[in-house]
Amino acid sequence: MSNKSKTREQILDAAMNRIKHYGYGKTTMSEIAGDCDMSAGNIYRFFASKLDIAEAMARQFNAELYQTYAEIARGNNPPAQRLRQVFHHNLDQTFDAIEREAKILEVAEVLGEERPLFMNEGLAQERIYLCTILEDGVERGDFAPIADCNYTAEMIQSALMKYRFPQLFSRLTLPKLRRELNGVLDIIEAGLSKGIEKTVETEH
Amino acid sequence: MSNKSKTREQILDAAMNRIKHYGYGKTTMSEIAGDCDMSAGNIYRFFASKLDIAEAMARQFNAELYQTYAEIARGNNPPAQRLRQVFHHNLDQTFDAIEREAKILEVAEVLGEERPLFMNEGLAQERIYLCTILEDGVERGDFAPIADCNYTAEMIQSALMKYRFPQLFSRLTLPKLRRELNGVLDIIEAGLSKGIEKTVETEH
DNA sequence: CTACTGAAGAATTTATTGATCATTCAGCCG
DNA sequence: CGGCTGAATGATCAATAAATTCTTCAGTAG
Repeated sequence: MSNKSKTREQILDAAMNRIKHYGYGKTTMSEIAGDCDMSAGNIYRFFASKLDIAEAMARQFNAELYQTYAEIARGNNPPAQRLRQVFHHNLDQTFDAIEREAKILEVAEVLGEERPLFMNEGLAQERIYLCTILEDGVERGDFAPIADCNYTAEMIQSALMKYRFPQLFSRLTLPKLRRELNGVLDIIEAGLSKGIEKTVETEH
Repeated sequence: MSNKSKTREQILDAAMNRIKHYGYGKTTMSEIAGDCDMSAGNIYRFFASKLDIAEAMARQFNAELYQTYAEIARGNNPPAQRLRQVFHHNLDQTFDAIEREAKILEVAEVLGEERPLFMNEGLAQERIYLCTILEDGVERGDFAPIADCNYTAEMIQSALMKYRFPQLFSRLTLPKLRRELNGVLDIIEAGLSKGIEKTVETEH
């Protein structure tokens, strides 16, 4: 039934408008329902809970990101540059979104707390694009051979965690964040072109 | 006056015992004063505020870290390994401290919030040891020449931020954190030995 | 039967008030 | 006078009650 998903979108749209302006906590199910000329109870035929609305919101935001990632990944720029584009795009989009609608940060916080698995899901999705780029880089000879692309992508994500929700982990300005992100990427890029030797054992 | 610093230490000691057990918020100045057989007001002749007691606490914790850093930095291990040792030592010590006394995390949170400059100070101090190691690595030929050691150290710190207060940024277990830390360090190590080309300009 | 409402219950949030706390400082001892 | 106390003060916190809010579901309309 297409009507059902239409309503779902309407609810999501109304919720997003309110949440972006008033925040997740200050937006009630009744208000969202009122905007859609329906009862609060009816929303539950389309979303299992309020948290699921927040998740759907983030999912929509991510979908846009992924679309750009896909374009970047299959682009023709040198792989190292594509890697940079992915993370810069993430930083710019996230920073801008939070800058424009500060309340979005609350959604990120709530989801990080209550839906940690959803966050992992997003990282896993991002890794698919990173792997494409990494593999392409190895093929072209820009990067040294990589034993496990997904593992390497995970390590790159770990190293760049600070730039994922910038306003959550620091209070740096966007230019400073971009400068730092580039600096860390410089190291990663050099490491990838040199080839990573995996640690076998650690001692102190 | 040595008596003055003796009393200061006594206060700090009493405060640490209480804060480690009950947390920063649940420890009152009167209680600390009571432990030292003095009035709450008298504490202010030794510490300007309660926050300064927390800062002194962290300063003491850091002092121990720095001592080990110094030993590692001037050790004879290969520079890459010394780099690893510094960050593993930090991870282990911090994780253990928070594991043993969960309330220490609260102190880190409060200081991060209320005394961001103190945190920067600690990072700057750490960079001194990192620079020693980096310079030594360049001299030995293990690392490619580095234009600005302090900048490179800063980027390394940025990439490893996630492992600084492990329990604050993730819920991973120590083994998983160590594995990740090693993975990121593998990339950094490869990057340093290859040589980092600084980004001049960024485009999307 | 399907799509929805609105009342009801459980959980959470807010408001309010009283208590506790950090911090200051006038004044007291030795 | 230097070293300290303890009362005063404004800020923060805890407790509780009241109100809202999320969520469920029996029941209604079409």
